[in-house]
Amino acid sequence: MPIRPGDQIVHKAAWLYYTHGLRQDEVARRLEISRASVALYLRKARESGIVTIATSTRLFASDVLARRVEDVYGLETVWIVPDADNEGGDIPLLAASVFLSLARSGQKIGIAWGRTVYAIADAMAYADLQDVTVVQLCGNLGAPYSYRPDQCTMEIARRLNAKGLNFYAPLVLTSERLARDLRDEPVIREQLAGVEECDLALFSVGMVDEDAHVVKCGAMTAAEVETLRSQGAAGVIAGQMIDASGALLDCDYNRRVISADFGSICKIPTRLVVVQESAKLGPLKAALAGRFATHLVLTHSMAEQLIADSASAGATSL
Amino acid sequence: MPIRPGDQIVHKAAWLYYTHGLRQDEVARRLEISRASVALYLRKARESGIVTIATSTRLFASDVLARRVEDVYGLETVWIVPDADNEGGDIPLLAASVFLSLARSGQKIGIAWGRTVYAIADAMAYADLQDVTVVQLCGNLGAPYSYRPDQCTMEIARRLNAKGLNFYAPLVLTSERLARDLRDEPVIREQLAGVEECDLALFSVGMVDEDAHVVKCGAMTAAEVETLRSQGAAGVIAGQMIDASGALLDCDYNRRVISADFGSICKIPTRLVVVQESAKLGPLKAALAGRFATHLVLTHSMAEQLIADSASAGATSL
DNA sequence: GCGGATGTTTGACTTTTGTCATCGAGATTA
DNA sequence: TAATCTCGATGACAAAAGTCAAACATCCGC
Repeated sequence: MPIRPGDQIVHKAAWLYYTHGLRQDEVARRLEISRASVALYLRKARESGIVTIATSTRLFASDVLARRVEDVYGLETVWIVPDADNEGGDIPLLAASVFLSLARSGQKIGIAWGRTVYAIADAMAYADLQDVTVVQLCGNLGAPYSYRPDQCTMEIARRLNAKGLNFYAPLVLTSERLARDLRDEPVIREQLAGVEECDLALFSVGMVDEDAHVVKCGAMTAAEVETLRSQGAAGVIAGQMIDASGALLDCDYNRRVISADFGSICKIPTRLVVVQESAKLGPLKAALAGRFATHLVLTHSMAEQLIADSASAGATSL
Repeated sequence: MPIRPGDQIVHKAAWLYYTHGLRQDEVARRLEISRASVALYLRKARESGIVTIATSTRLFASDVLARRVEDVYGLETVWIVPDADNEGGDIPLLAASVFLSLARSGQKIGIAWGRTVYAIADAMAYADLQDVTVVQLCGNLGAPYSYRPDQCTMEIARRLNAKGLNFYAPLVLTSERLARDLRDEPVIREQLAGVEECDLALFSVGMVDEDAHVVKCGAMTAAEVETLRSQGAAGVIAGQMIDASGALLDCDYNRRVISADFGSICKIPTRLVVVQESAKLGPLKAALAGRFATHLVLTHSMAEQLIADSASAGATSL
């Protein structure tokens, strides 16, 4: 819903109602329209980001546990959602709020993809930002999902009133050689090079098992994933396999992937990682070891496990 | 209204209502309190900045005239209020919105004073910021007003959930010598030196006539002001007289003032100047000539005059 | 342990807001 | 030109939110 010229009246209604504090009928009288129209305009104003309503996320960051996770893993800010609330989809809601509070006009923002990222996009309020560019951090997969990478990017761009920059290359190719050639294509190379100019990135981590996206999309068989796992694959970041230390796994699969390289990603100053499922503890630890995150949103129980594990491991992750 | 520990429930109510989109009765049921309490908590949440509702100020910045003022006077952004609306106090409301959109957590913010600044403070919404310090840019005057410098500072600090740093020295002293000695006092010197660390400043410009604050407060007689004017005083910035070119006027009065020096003020990267009264055209032009502003809020008619004057003067102000 | 002062919470009532079927102006086609 | 379509605007009704006096709890000094 782009802001068209005729929307001046929407602006005015929003201004009078939200900033001046007039009632809808007063606004209606002032603008000489019916009150019903005022109500309609106000909804448009909220949905288009002319009016933004933000709830503080302090409550979730004020947990003592959050401070400890920040200290142990060297993160800037951690937000923790009580596990009970997570059933109600609080992780995506919180992540969306946090993301919006980190985003600024004029920025370039990188988005990866996955169920979590799409859920965040879906929960995100519309924001009043200018000159924002949203770029896709990795190649695309086929269409068995409603949350394809390009859709995540586009949906978030829409919510932020931003320009979405898609990436029309497959995530995984069948041969290493083809992947290399494609990465050398100017269009693709430029987009990949542009990743390090981002100010903010949003991504989650993936599991290495038969439920992984690459398997569901048919890019890999369950057996192949199992092999990768035995080779040390501990998680997936932007479509690429990492080992338990967070380093790019040296394997055939990774060489066939078209995605932002980890060096570029880690140059992005603010990197928000969001994890919903408790099962993703292993991948998350790998990601934290690789210092992929600067900001983190997760559940209480996962945070507890992170702390417990770091204590027993002697906090080697730092 | 500081956020006390018992306000967890306020946070939760705000979260469920504004972010989850539940109705008040649903929130009441979930938190096991009455709906009336929910309504009360929600108001508290809005008033304390736990929930922030911001209206886009694009409408006022989208004026073609605004672009021209920006170009001619080398300003970053200009916002223009139709003169008709200004009767309703739109200038302070808009200025407050703009100010909030420029303010960020962690910043140090400098505030001058005057009727306009106080009106802005009064119109300002409560914001959810952290680690903000609001400092007073100039010394204090006596108490005939409700808008003493320290009150402007404190009120804005309160709205921003920030720490207010007052400046307990008089604005004008009776002797140059005493002013010099006072400025050398460590407490005062430190505060003055701190001004250049500010990220954002808010001020207006003052007139040089018998209505000037210094006259009303008895720090100067109408005749003395008239003399200053004949010596070239064209406006007042943070309690100090400037000439038409925006330079500090070389006069006895200025040497008796305790206030942030212009070098420091102009080091602040974002300087929002707000002018309400059409009569202040002269002072405003002087301030713009001195490059005191980077952002400007004013009325349509004043903007027109600025453009008209710059055309006839050959835009020497740049 | 008891008045009293202060600050919260609530139920009942009023006002404000959201919604939706319907209307009607202007555009489009047969 | 009449018929049809589209889309924003409206009036009337239902739902939700705001308000306030009264009840209740809590703390303090005596």
